[in-house]
Amino acid sequence: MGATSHTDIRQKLIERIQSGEWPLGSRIPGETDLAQDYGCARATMNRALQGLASEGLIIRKRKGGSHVATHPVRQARITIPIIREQVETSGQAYSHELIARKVTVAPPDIQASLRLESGSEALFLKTLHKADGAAFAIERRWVNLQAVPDIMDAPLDTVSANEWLVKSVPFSSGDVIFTAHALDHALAHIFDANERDASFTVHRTTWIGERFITTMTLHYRPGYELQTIL
Amino acid sequence: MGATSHTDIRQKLIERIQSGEWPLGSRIPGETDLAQDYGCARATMNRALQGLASEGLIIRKRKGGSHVATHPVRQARITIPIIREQVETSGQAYSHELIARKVTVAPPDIQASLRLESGSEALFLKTLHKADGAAFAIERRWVNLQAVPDIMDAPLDTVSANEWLVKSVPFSSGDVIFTAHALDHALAHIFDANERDASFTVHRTTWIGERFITTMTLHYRPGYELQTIL
DNA sequence: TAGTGGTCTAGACCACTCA
DNA sequence: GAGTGGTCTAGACCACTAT
Repeated sequence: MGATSHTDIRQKLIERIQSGEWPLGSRIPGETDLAQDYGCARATMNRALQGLASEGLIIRKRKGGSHVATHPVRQARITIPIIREQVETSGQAYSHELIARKVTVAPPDIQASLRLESGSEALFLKTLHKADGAAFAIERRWVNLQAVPDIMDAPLDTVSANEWLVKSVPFSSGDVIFTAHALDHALAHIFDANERDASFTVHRTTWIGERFITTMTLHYRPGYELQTIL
Repeated sequence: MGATSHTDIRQKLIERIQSGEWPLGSRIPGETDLAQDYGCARATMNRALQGLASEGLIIRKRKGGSHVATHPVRQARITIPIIREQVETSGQAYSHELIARKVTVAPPDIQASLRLESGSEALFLKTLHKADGAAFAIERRWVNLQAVPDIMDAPLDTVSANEWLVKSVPFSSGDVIFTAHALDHALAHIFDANERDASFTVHRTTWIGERFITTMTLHYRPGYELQTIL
């Protein structure tokens, strides 16, 4: 039967779906049968099928069997970029500038995001990221000092808060929201752009278990694109 | 040794990383050792480690061993939404309106995207997607007629082009670009919005192998958010 | 060249869920 | 209750790559 690697088998299965042999929503044979057809062990077929399932091409249920998904909902994987790398991979020189740094009572929406007790203080940071000296993105960040007290001693003028947090609190969970944001007066000035341009904007909040670490808003300069492949 | 499922083991490994026992960039023991430590088969440990690798938490190399990633680059999975569902899951009524439909020579950038021979014609469609009767998103799409000739017979006033294509050409590949776009006069009018607002914008091109199917631009109404979880 | 991850196999048992 | 996927095991061989 030729190649019997799970990758090859997966590809062959995809072709059977794309060709229309297995229409949307139809049931496909069970693991055992398919394994026999392709001359491989059931474990190998299982791996191939699980791959398809994780991509959303098929839906698997015990007893119910495997079906071709009715919604070919492909998922895009977006690599949440580190700004420094983003700039440097495009061949430009990265630098950043700490514009504001203060410890103060956070506004109510921030308190809610970080699950702060009302009235408690947090660290506010405003950082300008630059590419070849020109404004690339501006970051407003609130850090929960109860979760990360050490950050008060960090040399944030040298290392960006982003990088410091990444090294000190690795592998947190988080959520991300992408929006488009009209430039206000201040942003237009920073980016040296027309006030009628728009900024691609990212909100992110990160936590570990019950510890809410930080929440931030990142405005990219007009023209910024986030690309991904399905 | 308690639980020995690959999920549990994976979780325990994550904890060892998060606790700092295995710092960023450090080498972690080999599969064989770890399997012995946790009292499971190497295959099970392999599966746990591959899971971590696919999430970007560790980096694995033959002979080189496994290392904790220096950049905890977590990837976000975005489910590319089907507009109808998007509207309906938010409890609103979906409808759409075909505003323009013509077969004509595509502009050069579209010809390039679809790999059309210069001067060849393509189908242009402009669709307005509505939620509870109000403009939700506007879609401008070019379809490669050589790749999908059947679309000329499709009842596009009943079924949206998006849905027709999905059912007729399932599981294509594609690329996606997200940007922010300032509203122009026409868009502001359609969305009944201030001309200084911004639209979250998606460009998508899809193909199967060498067949380039369609390319489109989707402008969402101001205030739209794309959310994901890390 | 040797060490490490990548993968396949054959067999077994479990867990969910549909009828 | 029975069928299907989910998973574990133990052993084997292969393929890449750092040394």
